[in-house]
Amino acid sequence: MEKKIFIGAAWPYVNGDLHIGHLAGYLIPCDIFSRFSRLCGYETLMVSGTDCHGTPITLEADKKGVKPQDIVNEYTPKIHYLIKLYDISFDIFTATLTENHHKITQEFFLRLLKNGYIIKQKTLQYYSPLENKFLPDRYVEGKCSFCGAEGQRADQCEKCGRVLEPGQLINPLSNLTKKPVILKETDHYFLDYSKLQDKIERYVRENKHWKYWVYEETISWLKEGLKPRPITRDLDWGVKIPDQEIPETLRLEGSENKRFYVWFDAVIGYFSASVEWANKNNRDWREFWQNENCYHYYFMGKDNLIFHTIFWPGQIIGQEMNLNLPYFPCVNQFLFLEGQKFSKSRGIIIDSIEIGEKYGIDEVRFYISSILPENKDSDFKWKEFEQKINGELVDNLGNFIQRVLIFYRDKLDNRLLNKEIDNEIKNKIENTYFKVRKKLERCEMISSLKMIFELIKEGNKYLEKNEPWKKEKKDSEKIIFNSLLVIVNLSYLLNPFLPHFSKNLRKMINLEEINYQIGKDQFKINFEEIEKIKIADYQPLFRKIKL
RNA sequence: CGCGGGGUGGUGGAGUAGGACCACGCGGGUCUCAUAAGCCCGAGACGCCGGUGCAAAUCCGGCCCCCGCAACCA
Repeated sequence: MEKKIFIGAAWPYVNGDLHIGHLAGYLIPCDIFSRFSRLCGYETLMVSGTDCHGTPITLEADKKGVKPQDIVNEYTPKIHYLIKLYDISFDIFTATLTENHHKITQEFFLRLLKNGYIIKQKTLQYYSPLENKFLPDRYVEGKCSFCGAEGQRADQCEKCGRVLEPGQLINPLSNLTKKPVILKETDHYFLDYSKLQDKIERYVRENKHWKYWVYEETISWLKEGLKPRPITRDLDWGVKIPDQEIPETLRLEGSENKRFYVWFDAVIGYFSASVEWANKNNRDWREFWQNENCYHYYFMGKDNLIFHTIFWPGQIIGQEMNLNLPYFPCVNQFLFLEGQKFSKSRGIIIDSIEIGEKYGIDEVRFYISSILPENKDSDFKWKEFEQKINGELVDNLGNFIQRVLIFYRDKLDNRLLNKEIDNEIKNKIENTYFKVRKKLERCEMISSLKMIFELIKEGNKYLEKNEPWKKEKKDSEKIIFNSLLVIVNLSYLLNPFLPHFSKNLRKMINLEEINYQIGKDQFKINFEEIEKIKIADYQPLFRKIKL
């Protein structure tokens, strides 16, 4: 049976513009991986969408005095534009607002309920008598009962760092109305992870190929022991609880004012988006979700780690439907800007759309790819951005291509009679494919890119060593033939990283755009296309940038 | 002492006991097919303190710093 790849990229909240941290954290890595997978000939399904629920959205709405829906409407088009701009190869990019998603989330819940993984539990929550509703922790502030700091949020004191439980705030106020709030009992569903602990643990221990720190972090959570985790909260924005389908004795008190917790519904989006894709394309979601030859890759930032290595696998296992579990969670650390955390309020931010439009998509993709926070936090530096683009993209790659193509066109009249393969070059290209494939299978993007640039360097050395400009025509043809071999293969090797470059280069040398044909492995040395190379109008592929 | 991950030239990485390596950047030289590009040479580093070893970036102990779990946030 044919190997398939499923790719789930984290779902961005629609409560603000996306900055380059989002690009580095999951959008660019997942796109590199998806293009690589497609080049290898695997049928690939890549899904994501906007996460429209949760307190980040309602907070933003309350701050602006509008409805959550207005916030969603404001930011959704911008995110869609960004994805199109950077050519992120999603097969579907949907939203958690869809009817399909709400229905499937409810079905997930009902199956967990039926299978005995859901329990009801009462907890104490802050309640505003004035507004007649429960308030999430982030809406309540007061004095910390440990250190006495004023104006602290109900979940944690910033001053002393202590995590606060309900009731540990003195004189709690609603930060919407600034009126007092009280503690009141409230009824919620919990997903009882203690019942899933053994199965999750067995699953995790079978996956020692994860990044070391991802595996260790997950194991440390398991060692502490999993506890029931609330899946509903008192909020009027989100997926409703399907009361009609719940036996009366199991219903929640006041459930019409409760919604599923955003962590619970957001990850189900990976599945619901797949179903939506299947329906729209007349396909069967089981090909990707109930298929032992389908490997599931997920891309996210480290704050999402545990949701993808424990909570989401638990939700899947609890379905008891034999659904595919995550095979490789590609977790990235964080990207900083000149040593500081991104912060909208302090103006430490680079808007993904602005930088792409100003300096070029592949330019940004290239720099970000070379500094991805794969195993530890990394830093975006403007100076380095300029240096890397000018030094590597332009001087190394762009110039190599230009010196070969111009020579081929002007000195050899777009024709080669001597097509003798130089084994040294052939081996270097084959070796690069081999090593890059190994690396990309493990989502090691930085070192893959580095290896490809080593090949380009070899190309420049090859020209320097053989000096075609000093040779007789027959000899210089051989040198240029082998240099063109490098160039054609760069259009494949670099395709996952720099799709526009790959497309533009191929167009310029009279080759058709790469077609990701299912079942055909194109991630290997290609000799045939050199015959077809003709250069009419030469245009430099990269230009130096100046900040 | 809450738990987990991390700290190697200016920058980013490789290296789990025996010559500290690679890329970019920097300094110098050189070719001229090419986008003042290319190629060659050079300088420059193991967070701090202590321990074990013939020998420590690597093993052990203590400390400091950064990040996540857990703020506007991937």
